[in-house]
Amino acid sequence: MYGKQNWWPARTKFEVVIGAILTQQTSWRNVESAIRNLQRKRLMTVNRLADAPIRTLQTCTYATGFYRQKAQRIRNIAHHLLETTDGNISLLFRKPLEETRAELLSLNGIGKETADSILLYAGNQLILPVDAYTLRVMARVEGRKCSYDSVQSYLERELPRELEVYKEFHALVVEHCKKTCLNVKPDCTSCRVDPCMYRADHCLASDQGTV
DNA sequence: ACCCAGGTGGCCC
DNA sequence: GGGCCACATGGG
Repeated sequence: MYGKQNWWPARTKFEVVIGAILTQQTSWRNVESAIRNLQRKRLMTVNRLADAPIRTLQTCTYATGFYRQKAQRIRNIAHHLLETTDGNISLLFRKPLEETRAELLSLNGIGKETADSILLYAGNQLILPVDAYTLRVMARVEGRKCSYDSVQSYLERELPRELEVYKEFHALVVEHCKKTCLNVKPDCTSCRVDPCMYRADHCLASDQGTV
C-alpha cells in the first residue's frame, strides 16, 4: 500500500542520531525544521555541535518541544562521540551490538527505542526498534498492554532477519499509523484501512504468552 | 479547548 | 516491573 519508505531520512549517520533524539514524542515535521536550523548554522557535525553554545542549540531545536532537555542531550552525545570516536561515528559500531546498545543506553536521553533506531539506521545493526505505534497495534492484537522487550523479541523471531526488512517494517508501521490514526481511535471511520485487520486472533497464537 | 506527536528519566510502590 | 508525572512546541 505505501511502497518503500527508504528510512531513515537523513544525510549522515550523525544526523540519524540527532533526529532520533529530536523526534522523541514529537512530530517529524517539527524535527525537520530543527534539523534545517542546525544545518544552516553548520552545526550538524560532531565537532561543531559539541562546541556550540547551549543557547544556540535551544534556539535551533525550539520547535520540537522539550527544547531545553534536547539541546543539552544532543550536546552531551556529541561530546561523548568526540571523546570515544574522535568524531568518526562509524567507530561507535565497531563493538558487538549488545555492547554498543549498552553504551547508548547509558547516555542521558537515549532509551531503548532511540538506541535501537540508532543501531539499525545509523549502524546497520540487525535490531528492530519498537515505538509507541507498534506497542499500540500489538496491544490491540493482544487485547492488553505489551512490553517493549516482549514485542521486540516476538517480531525479531517472526520477521526475516534482514536489515532492509527491519528498516522498512518499522518505517511502515509508523507510516501506516500516521495515515490511519486507527491505533489511537479504535472506531475511527475516516481511515482507509479495515479495523478488523488488527483483530486477527491467530497472529500471536504460537507465541506462548510472551507478548 | 481539547488531543496527539517516530520517548525518556525520576520517583513510587 | 509497572504506573504516573514532567518535559514543551506545533498542528489538527
